[in-house]
Amino acid sequence: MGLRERKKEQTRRAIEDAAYALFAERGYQATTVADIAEAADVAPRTFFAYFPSKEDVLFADFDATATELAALLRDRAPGETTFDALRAWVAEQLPELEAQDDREALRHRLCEQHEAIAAHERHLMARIEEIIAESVAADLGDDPGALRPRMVAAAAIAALMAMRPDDPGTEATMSRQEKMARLDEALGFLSGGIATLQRNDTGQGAAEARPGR
Amino acid sequence: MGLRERKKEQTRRAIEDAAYALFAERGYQATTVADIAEAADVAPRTFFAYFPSKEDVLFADFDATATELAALLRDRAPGETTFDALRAWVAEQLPELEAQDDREALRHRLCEQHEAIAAHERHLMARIEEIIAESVAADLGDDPGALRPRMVAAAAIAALMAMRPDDPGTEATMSRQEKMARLDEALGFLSGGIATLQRNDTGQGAAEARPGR
DNA sequence: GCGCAGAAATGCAATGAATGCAGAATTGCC
DNA sequence: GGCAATTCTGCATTCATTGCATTTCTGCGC
Repeated sequence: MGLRERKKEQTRRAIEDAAYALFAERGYQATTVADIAEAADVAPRTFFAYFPSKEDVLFADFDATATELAALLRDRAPGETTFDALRAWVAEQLPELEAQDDREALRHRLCEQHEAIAAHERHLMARIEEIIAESVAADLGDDPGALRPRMVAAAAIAALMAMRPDDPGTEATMSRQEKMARLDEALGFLSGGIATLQRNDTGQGAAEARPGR
Repeated sequence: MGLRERKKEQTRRAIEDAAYALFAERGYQATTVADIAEAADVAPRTFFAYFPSKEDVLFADFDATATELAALLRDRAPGETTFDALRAWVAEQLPELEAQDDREALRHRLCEQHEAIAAHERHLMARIEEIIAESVAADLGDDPGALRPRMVAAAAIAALMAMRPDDPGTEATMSRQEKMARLDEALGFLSGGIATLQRNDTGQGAAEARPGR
Protein backbone atom coordinates (compact mmCIF):
# COMPACT_ATOMS: atom_id res chain seq x y z
CA MET A 1 0.00 0.00 0.00
CA GLY A 2 1.53 3.24 -1.14
CA LEU A 3 1.98 6.44 0.75
CA ARG A 4 -1.08 7.92 -0.88
CA GLU A 5 -3.42 5.25 0.38
CA ARG A 6 -1.79 5.20 3.78
CA LYS A 7 -2.34 8.91 4.12
CA LYS A 8 -5.90 8.58 3.05
CA GLU A 9 -6.58 5.91 5.60
CA GLN A 10 -4.89 8.06 8.19
CA THR A 11 -7.07 11.03 7.36
CA ARG A 12 -10.18 8.90 7.48
CA ARG A 13 -9.25 7.67 10.90
CA ALA A 14 -8.43 11.16 12.09
CA ILE A 15 -11.86 12.37 11.07
CA GLU A 16 -13.54 9.36 12.60
CA ASP A 17 -11.66 9.65 15.86
CA ALA A 18 -12.32 13.35 16.10
CA ALA A 19 -15.99 12.79 15.45
CA TYR A 20 -16.36 10.10 18.08
CA ALA A 21 -14.44 12.13 20.61
CA LEU A 22 -16.54 15.22 20.03
CA PHE A 23 -19.82 13.32 19.96
CA ALA A 24 -18.90 11.69 23.26
CA GLU A 25 -17.90 15.00 24.75
CA ARG A 26 -20.53 17.44 23.53
CA GLY A 27 -23.19 15.25 22.00
CA TYR A 28 -24.24 14.83 18.42
CA GLN A 29 -26.22 17.97 17.74
CA ALA A 30 -23.82 20.23 19.53
CA THR A 31 -21.01 19.00 17.29
CA THR A 32 -20.90 20.52 13.83
CA VAL A 33 -19.15 19.07 10.86
CA ALA A 34 -16.92 22.12 10.96
CA ASP A 35 -15.95 21.21 14.52
CA ILE A 36 -15.03 17.70 13.48
CA ALA A 37 -13.02 18.95 10.55
CA GLU A 38 -11.14 21.38 12.72
CA ALA A 39 -10.39 18.73 15.32
CA ALA A 40 -9.19 16.40 12.58
CA ASP A 41 -7.16 19.20 11.06
CA VAL A 42 -8.77 19.11 7.66
CA ALA A 43 -10.96 21.52 5.75
CA PRO A 44 -14.69 21.19 6.37
CA ARG A 45 -15.13 20.38 2.72
CA THR A 46 -12.82 17.42 3.09
CA PHE A 47 -15.12 15.75 5.59
CA PHE A 48 -17.59 15.14 2.82
CA ALA A 49 -14.94 13.67 0.60
CA TYR A 50 -14.71 10.83 3.12
CA PHE A 51 -18.21 10.50 4.52
CA PRO A 52 -21.39 11.20 2.64
CA SER A 53 -23.07 12.65 5.71
CA LYS A 54 -22.50 13.54 9.31
CA GLU A 55 -24.36 10.41 10.35
CA ASP A 56 -22.25 8.13 8.24
CA VAL A 57 -19.10 8.82 10.18
CA LEU A 58 -20.67 6.81 12.99
CA PHE A 59 -21.06 3.77 10.78
CA ALA A 60 -17.88 3.87 8.78
CA ASP A 61 -17.18 0.17 9.14
CA PHE A 62 -20.63 -1.03 8.26
CA ASP A 63 -19.94 -1.27 4.60
CA ALA A 64 -16.89 -3.44 4.97
CA THR A 65 -18.71 -5.62 7.47
CA ALA A 66 -21.63 -6.18 5.16
CA THR A 67 -19.38 -7.00 2.24
CA GLU A 68 -17.43 -9.44 4.37
CA LEU A 69 -20.56 -11.17 5.58
CA ALA A 70 -21.89 -11.42 2.06
CA ALA A 71 -18.68 -13.10 0.91
CA LEU A 72 -18.73 -15.43 3.89
CA LEU A 73 -22.27 -16.57 3.23
CA ARG A 74 -21.66 -16.89 -0.47
CA ASP A 75 -18.55 -19.01 -0.05
CA ARG A 76 -19.66 -21.20 2.82
CA ALA A 77 -19.16 -24.95 2.66
CA PRO A 78 -21.92 -26.84 0.86
CA GLY A 79 -23.31 -28.50 3.95
CA GLU A 80 -23.09 -25.44 6.15
CA THR A 81 -26.30 -23.64 7.06
CA THR A 82 -26.63 -19.90 6.90
CA PHE A 83 -27.04 -20.00 10.64
CA ASP A 84 -23.90 -22.06 11.12
CA ALA A 85 -21.93 -19.56 9.10
CA LEU A 86 -23.55 -16.67 10.88
CA ARG A 87 -22.77 -18.09 14.27
CA ALA A 88 -19.16 -18.73 13.36
CA TRP A 89 -18.86 -15.24 11.97
CA VAL A 90 -20.26 -13.60 15.08
CA ALA A 91 -18.04 -15.71 17.31
CA GLU A 92 -15.07 -14.57 15.28
CA GLN A 93 -16.13 -10.94 15.30
CA LEU A 94 -16.88 -10.67 18.99
CA PRO A 95 -13.35 -10.02 20.25
CA GLU A 96 -12.89 -7.34 17.66
CA LEU A 97 -16.21 -5.78 18.52
CA GLU A 98 -15.42 -5.78 22.19
CA ALA A 99 -12.25 -3.87 21.51
CA GLN A 100 -14.40 -1.00 20.33
CA ASP A 101 -17.13 -1.50 22.84
CA ASP A 102 -17.02 2.13 23.84
CA ARG A 103 -17.80 3.20 20.33
CA GLU A 104 -20.58 0.70 20.08
CA ALA A 105 -21.97 1.99 23.33
CA LEU A 106 -21.79 5.57 22.15
CA ARG A 107 -23.52 4.64 18.93
CA HIS A 108 -26.18 2.93 20.97
CA ARG A 109 -26.67 5.98 23.15
CA LEU A 110 -26.86 8.32 20.20
CA CYS A 111 -29.37 6.02 18.54
CA GLU A 112 -31.61 6.37 21.55
CA GLN A 113 -31.26 10.12 21.61
CA HIS A 114 -31.62 10.93 17.95
CA GLU A 115 -34.23 9.30 15.80
CA ALA A 116 -32.36 10.13 12.66
CA ILE A 117 -29.36 8.11 13.78
CA ALA A 118 -31.50 5.16 14.79
CA ALA A 119 -33.24 5.33 11.45
CA HIS A 120 -29.90 5.36 9.70
CA GLU A 121 -28.65 2.36 11.62
CA ARG A 122 -31.81 0.49 10.75
CA HIS A 123 -31.30 1.37 7.16
CA LEU A 124 -27.80 -0.05 7.20
CA MET A 125 -28.97 -3.19 8.97
CA ALA A 126 -31.47 -3.62 6.17
CA ARG A 127 -28.59 -4.33 3.84
CA ILE A 128 -27.37 -7.10 6.12
CA GLU A 129 -30.92 -8.36 6.37
CA GLU A 130 -31.04 -8.56 2.61
CA ILE A 131 -27.83 -10.54 2.54
CA ILE A 132 -29.11 -12.98 5.12
CA ALA A 133 -32.44 -13.28 3.34
CA GLU A 134 -30.74 -14.30 0.14
CA SER A 135 -28.64 -16.87 1.90
CA VAL A 136 -31.62 -18.29 3.76
CA ALA A 137 -33.57 -18.37 0.54
CA ALA A 138 -30.85 -20.52 -0.97
CA ASP A 139 -31.00 -22.83 2.05
CA LEU A 140 -34.75 -23.20 1.82
CA GLY A 141 -34.88 -23.40 -1.94
CA ASP A 142 -37.11 -20.34 -1.97
CA ASP A 143 -37.18 -17.40 -4.27
CA PRO A 144 -35.00 -14.60 -2.85
CA GLY A 145 -38.03 -12.34 -2.68
CA ALA A 146 -40.24 -14.93 -1.01
CA LEU A 147 -41.84 -14.38 2.32
CA ARG A 148 -40.15 -17.04 4.39
CA PRO A 149 -36.54 -15.97 3.92
CA ARG A 150 -37.55 -12.36 4.52
CA MET A 151 -39.21 -13.20 7.80
CA VAL A 152 -36.37 -15.41 8.94
CA ALA A 153 -33.84 -12.74 8.05
CA ALA A 154 -35.82 -10.07 9.85
CA ALA A 155 -35.91 -12.24 12.94
CA ALA A 156 -32.19 -12.91 12.67
CA ILE A 157 -31.50 -9.19 12.51
CA ALA A 158 -33.64 -8.66 15.57
CA ALA A 159 -31.52 -11.22 17.35
CA LEU A 160 -28.31 -9.54 16.26
CA MET A 161 -29.58 -6.17 17.40
CA ALA A 162 -30.36 -7.66 20.78
CA MET A 163 -26.72 -8.64 21.22
CA ARG A 164 -25.50 -5.09 21.27
CA PRO A 165 -23.97 -3.75 24.45
CA ASP A 166 -26.69 -2.97 26.93
CA ASP A 167 -27.97 0.36 28.06
CA PRO A 168 -25.19 2.63 29.20
CA GLY A 169 -26.99 3.09 32.50
CA THR A 170 -26.67 -0.56 33.41
CA GLU A 171 -23.13 -1.49 34.26
CA ALA A 172 -23.99 -5.13 33.63
CA THR A 173 -22.33 -5.37 30.23
CA MET A 174 -23.00 -8.71 28.64
CA SER A 175 -20.04 -11.03 28.62
CA ARG A 176 -18.92 -12.73 25.49
CA GLN A 177 -20.35 -16.00 26.73
CA GLU A 178 -23.67 -14.41 27.49
CA LYS A 179 -23.79 -12.89 24.05
CA MET A 180 -23.08 -16.18 22.38
CA ALA A 181 -25.63 -17.87 24.59
CA ARG A 182 -28.17 -15.30 23.56
CA LEU A 183 -27.27 -15.80 19.93
CA ASP A 184 -27.56 -19.55 20.28
CA GLU A 185 -30.93 -19.09 21.87
CA ALA A 186 -32.01 -17.01 18.91
CA LEU A 187 -30.60 -19.37 16.34
CA GLY A 188 -32.25 -22.26 18.13
CA PHE A 189 -35.57 -20.52 17.88
CA LEU A 190 -35.02 -19.77 14.25
CA SER A 191 -33.94 -23.29 13.42
CA GLY A 192 -37.00 -24.62 15.16
CA GLY A 193 -39.18 -22.22 13.26
CA ILE A 194 -37.60 -23.14 9.99
CA ALA A 195 -37.97 -26.82 10.70
CA THR A 196 -41.65 -26.21 11.23
CA LEU A 197 -41.84 -24.22 8.06
CA GLN A 198 -40.32 -27.07 6.12
CA ARG A 199 -42.57 -29.60 7.80
CA ASN A 200 -45.61 -27.52 6.89
CA ASP A 201 -44.21 -27.00 3.45
CA THR A 202 -46.50 -29.06 1.26
CA GLY A 203 -44.46 -28.45 -1.80
CA GLN A 204 -45.45 -24.87 -2.41
CA GLY A 205 -41.96 -23.78 -1.58
CA ALA A 206 -40.45 -25.97 -4.22
CA ALA A 207 -43.18 -25.10 -6.66
CA GLU A 208 -42.70 -21.39 -6.11
CA ALA A 209 -38.97 -21.61 -5.76
CA ARG A 210 -37.96 -20.92 -9.33
CA PRO A 211 -40.91 -19.52 -11.17
CA GLY A 212 -38.78 -18.03 -13.89
CA ARG A 213 -36.26 -20.76 -14.47
CA MET B 1 -65.40 20.29 16.55
CA GLY B 2 -65.06 24.04 16.40
CA LEU B 3 -64.09 26.20 13.48
CA ARG B 4 -60.55 26.47 14.75
CA GLU B 5 -59.94 22.74 14.68
CA ARG B 6 -61.71 22.37 11.38
CA LYS B 7 -59.50 25.00 9.85
CA LYS B 8 -56.44 23.36 11.27
CA GLU B 9 -57.40 20.01 9.83
CA GLN B 10 -58.10 21.72 6.54
CA THR B 11 -54.69 23.35 6.49
CA ARG B 12 -53.00 20.08 7.35
CA ARG B 13 -54.71 18.40 4.47
CA ALA B 14 -53.89 21.25 2.12
CA ILE B 15 -50.22 20.92 2.95
CA GLU B 16 -50.31 17.17 2.66
CA ASP B 17 -52.13 17.23 -0.67
CA ALA B 18 -49.83 19.86 -2.06
CA ALA B 19 -46.82 17.87 -0.97
CA TYR B 20 -48.01 14.64 -2.54
CA ALA B 21 -48.97 16.38 -5.75
CA LEU B 22 -45.61 18.10 -6.06
CA PHE B 23 -43.63 15.01 -5.10
CA ALA B 24 -45.50 13.04 -7.73
CA GLU B 25 -44.96 15.73 -10.32
CA ARG B 26 -41.38 16.87 -9.76
CA GLY B 27 -39.96 14.31 -7.39
CA TYR B 28 -38.88 14.64 -3.81
CA GLN B 29 -35.60 16.48 -4.05
CA ALA B 30 -36.82 18.88 -6.67
CA THR B 31 -39.64 19.96 -4.38
CA THR B 32 -38.68 22.38 -1.64
CA VAL B 33 -40.64 23.01 1.50
CA ALA B 34 -41.14 26.53 0.21
CA ASP B 35 -42.76 25.07 -2.92
CA ILE B 36 -45.14 22.99 -0.84
CA ALA B 37 -46.04 25.92 1.34
CA GLU B 38 -46.71 28.08 -1.66
CA ALA B 39 -48.89 25.43 -3.27
CA ALA B 40 -50.80 24.99 -0.02
CA ASP B 41 -51.08 28.75 0.32
CA VAL B 42 -49.38 29.03 3.67
CA ALA B 43 -46.14 30.56 4.83
CA PRO B 44 -43.10 28.32 4.66
CA ARG B 45 -42.77 28.64 8.38
CA THR B 46 -46.23 27.18 8.84
CA PHE B 47 -45.23 23.92 7.22
CA PHE B 48 -43.08 23.13 10.21
CA ALA B 49 -45.90 23.94 12.58
CA TYR B 50 -47.69 20.93 11.14
CA PHE B 51 -44.94 18.52 10.23
CA PRO B 52 -41.63 18.20 12.01
CA SER B 53 -39.75 17.57 8.79
CA LYS B 54 -40.16 17.39 5.06
CA GLU B 55 -40.11 13.61 5.26
CA ASP B 56 -42.87 13.45 7.83
CA VAL B 57 -45.48 14.87 5.52
CA LEU B 58 -45.30 11.56 3.68
CA PHE B 59 -46.19 9.61 6.79
CA ALA B 60 -48.75 11.85 8.39
CA ASP B 61 -51.14 9.03 9.20
CA PHE B 62 -48.60 6.69 10.70
CA ASP B 63 -48.98 8.03 14.17
CA ALA B 64 -52.74 7.55 14.28
CA THR B 65 -52.36 4.10 12.79
CA ALA B 66 -49.86 3.01 15.39
CA THR B 67 -51.96 4.35 18.21
CA GLU B 68 -55.01 2.56 16.84
CA LEU B 69 -53.18 -0.73 16.54
CA ALA B 70 -51.82 -0.40 20.05
CA ALA B 71 -55.32 0.12 21.40
CA LEU B 72 -56.63 -2.80 19.38
CA LEU B 73 -53.99 -5.18 20.66
CA ARG B 74 -54.37 -3.93 24.20
CA ASP B 75 -58.13 -4.36 24.23
CA ARG B 76 -58.45 -7.61 22.34
CA ALA B 77 -60.63 -10.40 23.68
CA PRO B 78 -58.93 -12.65 26.23
CA GLY B 79 -58.78 -15.69 23.98
CA GLU B 80 -57.71 -13.79 20.89
CA THR B 81 -54.13 -14.13 19.72
CA THR B 82 -52.05 -11.17 18.67
CA PHE B 83 -52.07 -12.68 15.21
CA ASP B 84 -55.84 -13.04 15.17
CA ALA B 85 -56.24 -9.41 16.09
CA LEU B 86 -53.59 -8.39 13.60
CA ARG B 87 -55.25 -10.28 10.82
CA ALA B 88 -58.65 -8.82 11.57
CA TRP B 89 -57.16 -5.36 11.72
CA VAL B 90 -55.41 -5.69 8.37
CA ALA B 91 -58.56 -7.09 6.78
CA GLU B 92 -60.46 -4.11 8.09
CA GLN B 93 -57.81 -1.63 6.96
CA LEU B 94 -57.37 -2.95 3.46
CA PRO B 95 -60.29 -1.17 1.77
CA GLU B 96 -59.21 2.10 3.31
CA LEU B 97 -55.65 1.52 2.25
CA GLU B 98 -56.65 0.72 -1.27
CA ALA B 99 -58.52 3.98 -1.49
CA GLN B 100 -55.16 5.71 -1.17
CA ASP B 101 -53.23 3.20 -3.14
CA ASP B 102 -51.72 5.91 -5.30
CA ARG B 103 -50.20 7.57 -2.27
CA GLU B 104 -48.93 4.28 -1.00
CA ALA B 105 -47.40 3.63 -4.37
CA LEU B 106 -45.76 7.03 -4.46
CA ARG B 107 -44.39 6.49 -0.98
CA HIS B 108 -43.05 3.17 -2.14
CA ARG B 109 -41.40 4.71 -5.15
CA LEU B 110 -39.85 7.50 -3.12
CA CYS B 111 -38.57 4.97 -0.61
CA GLU B 112 -36.73 3.22 -3.37
CA GLN B 113 -35.26 6.43 -4.69
CA HIS B 114 -34.23 8.11 -1.47
CA GLU B 115 -32.50 6.25 1.28
CA ALA B 116 -33.47 8.85 3.81
CA ILE B 117 -37.15 8.24 3.19
CA ALA B 118 -36.76 4.48 3.36
CA ALA B 119 -34.86 4.88 6.59
CA HIS B 120 -37.59 7.06 7.97
CA GLU B 121 -40.27 4.58 7.07
CA ARG B 122 -38.30 1.83 8.72
CA HIS B 123 -38.00 3.94 11.79
CA LEU B 124 -41.75 4.42 11.94
CA MET B 125 -42.34 0.73 11.40
CA ALA B 126 -40.12 0.11 14.37
CA ARG B 127 -42.77 1.66 16.56
CA ILE B 128 -45.33 -0.79 15.24
CA GLU B 129 -42.82 -3.57 15.71
CA GLU B 130 -42.48 -2.55 19.32
CA ILE B 131 -46.24 -2.65 19.78
CA ILE B 132 -46.47 -6.10 18.26
CA ALA B 133 -43.54 -7.32 20.30
CA GLU B 134 -45.24 -6.30 23.53
CA SER B 135 -48.42 -8.00 22.53
CA VAL B 136 -46.65 -11.19 21.51
CA ALA B 137 -44.69 -11.10 24.73
CA ALA B 138 -47.96 -11.07 26.62
CA ASP B 139 -49.17 -14.04 24.57
CA LEU B 140 -46.05 -16.04 25.22
CA GLY B 141 -45.68 -15.03 28.82
CA ASP B 142 -42.29 -13.55 28.05
CA ASP B 143 -40.67 -10.39 29.23
CA PRO B 144 -41.39 -7.55 26.78
CA GLY B 145 -37.68 -7.19 26.13
CA ALA B 146 -37.11 -10.90 25.60
CA LEU B 147 -35.73 -12.31 22.43
CA ARG B 148 -38.65 -14.37 21.22
CA PRO B 149 -41.26 -11.64 21.00
CA ARG B 150 -38.74 -9.37 19.32
CA MET B 151 -37.95 -11.92 16.65
CA VAL B 152 -41.58 -12.76 16.06
CA ALA B 153 -42.48 -9.08 15.81
CA ALA B 154 -39.63 -8.43 13.40
CA ALA B 155 -40.84 -11.27 11.20
CA ALA B 156 -44.39 -9.96 11.37
CA ILE B 157 -43.24 -6.54 10.25
CA ALA B 158 -41.38 -8.13 7.38
CA ALA B 159 -44.61 -9.80 6.36
CA LEU B 160 -46.55 -6.56 6.57
CA MET B 161 -43.94 -4.78 4.49
CA ALA B 162 -44.26 -7.47 1.86
CA MET B 163 -47.95 -6.70 1.50
CA ARG B 164 -47.39 -3.21 0.21
CA PRO B 165 -48.41 -2.43 -3.35
CA ASP B 166 -45.89 -3.86 -5.74
CA ASP B 167 -43.30 -2.09 -7.78
CA PRO B 168 -44.80 0.71 -9.81
CA GLY B 169 -43.27 -0.80 -12.92
CA THR B 170 -45.32 -3.94 -12.63
CA GLU B 171 -48.94 -3.34 -13.41
CA ALA B 172 -49.82 -6.51 -11.55
CA THR B 173 -51.07 -4.85 -8.40
CA MET B 174 -51.91 -7.40 -5.76
CA SER B 175 -55.60 -7.90 -5.24
CA ARG B 176 -57.11 -7.74 -1.80
CA GLN B 177 -57.50 -11.49 -1.78
CA GLU B 178 -53.90 -12.00 -2.75
CA LYS B 179 -52.77 -9.70 -0.01
CA MET B 180 -54.78 -11.52 2.59
CA ALA B 181 -53.54 -14.83 1.26
CA ARG B 182 -50.00 -13.57 1.60
CA LEU B 183 -50.70 -12.38 5.12
CA ASP B 184 -52.24 -15.71 6.04
CA GLU B 185 -49.21 -17.43 4.65
CA ALA B 186 -47.02 -15.29 6.85
CA LEU B 187 -49.13 -15.71 9.94
CA GLY B 188 -49.20 -19.43 9.32
CA PHE B 189 -45.44 -19.50 9.27
CA LEU B 190 -45.26 -17.45 12.42
CA SER B 191 -47.80 -19.56 14.25
CA GLY B 192 -45.89 -22.67 13.29
CA GLY B 193 -42.68 -21.11 14.45
CA ILE B 194 -44.19 -20.05 17.73
CA ALA B 195 -45.66 -23.49 18.30
CA THR B 196 -42.19 -24.89 17.89
CA LEU B 197 -40.78 -22.31 20.23
CA GLN B 198 -43.26 -23.28 22.90
CA ARG B 199 -42.63 -26.95 22.33
CA ASN B 200 -38.88 -26.41 22.71
CA ASP B 201 -39.45 -24.16 25.68
CA THR B 202 -38.10 -26.22 28.56
CA GLY B 203 -38.96 -23.58 31.06
CA GLN B 204 -36.13 -21.18 30.23
CA GLY B 205 -38.64 -18.69 28.98
CA ALA B 206 -40.30 -18.48 32.34
CA ALA B 207 -37.01 -18.59 34.19
CA GLU B 208 -35.48 -15.80 32.17
CA ALA B 209 -38.65 -13.86 31.80
CA ARG B 210 -38.24 -11.59 34.81
CA PRO B 211 -34.59 -11.52 35.75
CA GLY B 212 -34.89 -8.39 37.82
CA ARG B 213 -38.16 -8.92 39.57
C1' DG C 1 16.67 16.00 -9.57
C1' DC C 2 12.61 17.49 -12.80
C1' DG C 3 8.29 17.68 -14.39
C1' DC C 4 3.94 15.74 -15.65
C1' DA C 5 -0.68 13.29 -14.88
C1' DG C 6 -3.75 12.02 -11.70
C1' DA C 7 -5.57 12.22 -7.07
C1' DA C 8 -6.59 14.62 -3.09
C1' DA C 9 -7.45 18.79 -0.41
C1' DT C 10 -9.19 23.21 -0.17
C1' DG C 11 -11.79 27.64 -0.59
C1' DC C 12 -15.80 29.82 -2.06
C1' DA C 13 -20.43 30.29 -2.90
C1' DA C 14 -25.04 28.77 -2.94
C1' DT C 15 -29.07 25.93 -1.75
C1' DG C 16 -32.28 24.42 1.33
C1' DA C 17 -33.94 22.30 5.73
C1' DA C 18 -34.87 23.44 10.33
C1' DT C 19 -35.38 26.46 14.45
C1' DG C 20 -36.11 30.49 17.60
C1' DC C 21 -38.36 34.65 18.21
C1' DA C 22 -41.42 38.49 18.01
C1' DG C 23 -45.24 40.51 16.10
C1' DA C 24 -49.69 40.25 13.41
C1' DA C 25 -53.93 37.94 12.52
C1' DT C 26 -57.61 34.87 13.90
C1' DT C 27 -60.80 32.49 16.89
C1' DG C 28 -63.50 31.31 21.09
C1' DC C 29 -65.80 33.31 24.66
C1' DC C 30 -67.73 36.88 27.66
C1' DG D 1 -67.06 45.12 21.37
C1' DG D 2 -63.07 43.29 23.69
C1' DC D 3 -59.94 40.06 26.06
C1' DA D 4 -57.17 35.73 26.09
C1' DA D 5 -55.52 31.95 23.76
C1' DT D 6 -54.16 30.03 19.56
C1' DT D 7 -52.36 30.13 15.05
C1' DC D 8 -49.90 32.22 11.28
C1' DT D 9 -46.28 34.85 9.50
C1' DG D 10 -41.84 37.21 8.52
C1' DC D 11 -37.17 37.51 9.70
C1' DA D 12 -32.81 36.10 10.90
C1' DT D 13 -29.77 32.38 11.88
C1' DT D 14 -27.51 27.99 12.00
C1' DC D 15 -25.84 24.25 9.74
C1' DA D 16 -25.61 20.20 6.53
C1' DT D 17 -24.69 19.43 1.93
C1' DT D 18 -23.19 20.18 -2.87
C1' DG D 19 -20.89 22.08 -7.18
C1' DC D 20 -17.08 24.23 -9.07
C1' DA D 21 -12.62 26.05 -9.65
C1' DT D 22 -8.13 26.18 -7.65
C1' DT D 23 -4.32 24.59 -5.30
C1' DT D 24 -1.42 21.13 -3.32
C1' DC D 25 0.32 16.61 -3.04
C1' DT D 26 1.94 11.77 -4.76
C1' DG D 27 3.51 8.34 -8.00
C1' DC D 28 6.23 7.70 -11.81
C1' DG D 29 8.88 8.19 -15.85
C1' DC D 30 12.82 10.69 -17.62
